[in-house]
Amino acid sequence: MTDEAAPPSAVPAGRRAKAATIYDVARAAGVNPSTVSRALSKPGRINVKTEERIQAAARDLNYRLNPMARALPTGRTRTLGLLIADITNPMFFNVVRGAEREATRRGYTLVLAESQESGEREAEAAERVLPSVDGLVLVTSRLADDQIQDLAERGPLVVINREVEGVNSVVPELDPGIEQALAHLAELGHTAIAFLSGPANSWMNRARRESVLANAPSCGMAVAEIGPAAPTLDGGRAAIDAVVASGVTAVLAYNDLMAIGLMRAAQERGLTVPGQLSIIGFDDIFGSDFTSPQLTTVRTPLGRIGEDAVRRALDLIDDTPTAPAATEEPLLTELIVRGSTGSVDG
Amino acid sequence: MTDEAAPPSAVPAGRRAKAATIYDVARAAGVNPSTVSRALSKPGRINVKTEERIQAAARDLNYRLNPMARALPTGRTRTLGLLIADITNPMFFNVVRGAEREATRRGYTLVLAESQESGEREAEAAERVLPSVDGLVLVTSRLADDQIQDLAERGPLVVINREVEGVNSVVPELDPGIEQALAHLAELGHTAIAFLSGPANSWMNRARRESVLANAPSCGMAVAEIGPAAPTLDGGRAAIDAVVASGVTAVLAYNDLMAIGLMRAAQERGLTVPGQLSIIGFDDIFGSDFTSPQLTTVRTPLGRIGEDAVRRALDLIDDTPTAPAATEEPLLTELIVRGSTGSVDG
DNA sequence: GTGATGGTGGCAACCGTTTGCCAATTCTGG
DNA sequence: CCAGAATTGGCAAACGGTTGCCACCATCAC
Repeated sequence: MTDEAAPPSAVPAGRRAKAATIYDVARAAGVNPSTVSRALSKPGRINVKTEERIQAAARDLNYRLNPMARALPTGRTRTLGLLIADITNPMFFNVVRGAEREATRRGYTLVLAESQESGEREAEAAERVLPSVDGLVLVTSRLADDQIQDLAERGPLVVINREVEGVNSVVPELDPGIEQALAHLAELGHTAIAFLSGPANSWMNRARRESVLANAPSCGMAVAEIGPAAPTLDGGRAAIDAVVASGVTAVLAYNDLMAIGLMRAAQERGLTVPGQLSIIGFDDIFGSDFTSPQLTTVRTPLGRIGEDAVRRALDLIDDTPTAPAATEEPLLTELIVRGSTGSVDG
Repeated sequence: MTDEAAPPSAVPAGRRAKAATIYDVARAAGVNPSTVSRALSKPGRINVKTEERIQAAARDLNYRLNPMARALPTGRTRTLGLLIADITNPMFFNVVRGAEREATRRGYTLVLAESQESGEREAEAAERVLPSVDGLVLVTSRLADDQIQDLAERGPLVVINREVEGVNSVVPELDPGIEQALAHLAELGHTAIAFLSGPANSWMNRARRESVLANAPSCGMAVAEIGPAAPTLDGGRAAIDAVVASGVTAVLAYNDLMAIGLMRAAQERGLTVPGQLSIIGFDDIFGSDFTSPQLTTVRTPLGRIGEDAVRRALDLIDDTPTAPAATEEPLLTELIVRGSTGSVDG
């Protein structure tokens, strides 16, 4: 009873009783199918009494509109494609969650495609889902700018964490969190820090690096640059030599994964964190508080980013003339101080 | 340039140039639309020369089949619904990834719906996606058995991590990993351990607990049961009092999250892990190796579970007469020994 | 030369909605 | 009481494919 191997006997596919159509409802209510269609999708267009009769008939027959049949004449599927580079990257979880939430709120369904970090597969996946979705959200696209622009011409499209000329994008404001992080380190007495770069061709990596470089001087800090390296645990881990060689007392890593990898490597080498090396990550991913010490990090409002991206895409689709900017709260990053930062050891 | 706030000016939705249809292709190739349809989907049915001519025309016009239009007469969407209770639960990542992979491999697309841990929302979501997918995979359903059975009557359905009478399910074999875990603890000298229960109504929790209870005696160990508690960090954290009171030297938690919460609480209370308390988790989720010490855990082959579930669903849909059981390798759990287990302190 | 055979490709119906157009009916106001 | 407007609901044509059925033609064996 506990855990016998899943029995090999598959249960046969249930005969899907074919669903009621508007014709059935029409017959039951004694009206024309077109009237049923209107009763169900254009409230007020027809007489209240007939509408009620139709509603009742539909309920009786347990009628459900066939989305495919509707999509044919209208060209609208009430479906949104979400293209993500790598489901395994924990930063996506929150994005997906926010996206899912906003989509269901507006009656849309999410179609998921993973490109496994490959631009080619991503283009392929985009082609595959494009004809059956009303819009597309690209989460951390590996596509070139012009490919993205082409895609944007073919339908509503929103990119997350990247800016492409002429394409809608949702990007958080990096400066607030980075300023806080730098101020925090300055306060702790650090004067020489390093930015540990992620992938060289990543728009977000460049943005983060530039913000750090731009804001450091005003805190009286010198910034060395280390990397680029893979945005993974191992990428961070491998950077330890360079970090030690650079002689800095604190590191701002491109993302949490690298920060955690670096922390591990430092500890394995006998360095104390934060005693001898302070480390700050980026994103505040799931698990960044599992480490000892817990990771100090610049949180990105991932959930709200996903939500906003979907909202934008849906506004485009519904031709809502761009939600008044006033209602959209800015997407701010914010420093979360935990245990991996401290004052420099005497 | 670095990170100005996302500009409020939305780029207008590109006018989606309407795509070429088989009629366009037919005209270009000088044949009947039905011939185009056959050329494209029934290889060999028509003359090689004409087929080539049609292929060429299709390529020229950049023709793509309209999935919705195809779905109407055939009733098949080449789409699979994935219902998950909570995207945020890290155990889903791997499941989703495996599912996505197998789905694309077979030319299917995944439609995602989250039920936010609510049975009601789950039923709703199922209703919503059901008419537009060819099958359904339930990841950690909050539905009652009979609701699931009803759903199974309406179309191909597979449940993950749960067994329901008469419904296809994919569940890993728990015994191997649990036996290894118990043997491992026995070898380290533990004789009194506890099982920290997750949600009382969870099928998987019951299965794990029963396997532990069933296998412990043969290792000469006494098992106390603690809980039930929420399957979260806090749920694990809150159990520390009960664990201490029970006087056991090792704990097997329902899942990794609880194990990590418990570890944290133990350490905060000055207990050494594994010195005074050994802890084993379940699943080997992302981040379970971020902790200090890294978590020893019984790994569940989450990715393969997702893959298998999709395979099963697709076999059901394609009426493949249940893949010969021989080809399916069993889904075994396996103990991953890391740092959170050790011999009992003198 | 003829009838059977098999390979090709056209015809038209159908899948379940939506929607423009129009006819019939009811409601207005003068 | 009547013309004109507003409601209401039916008709039929899409939307873009699939597929059963049939006709045509070239072979082929006899």
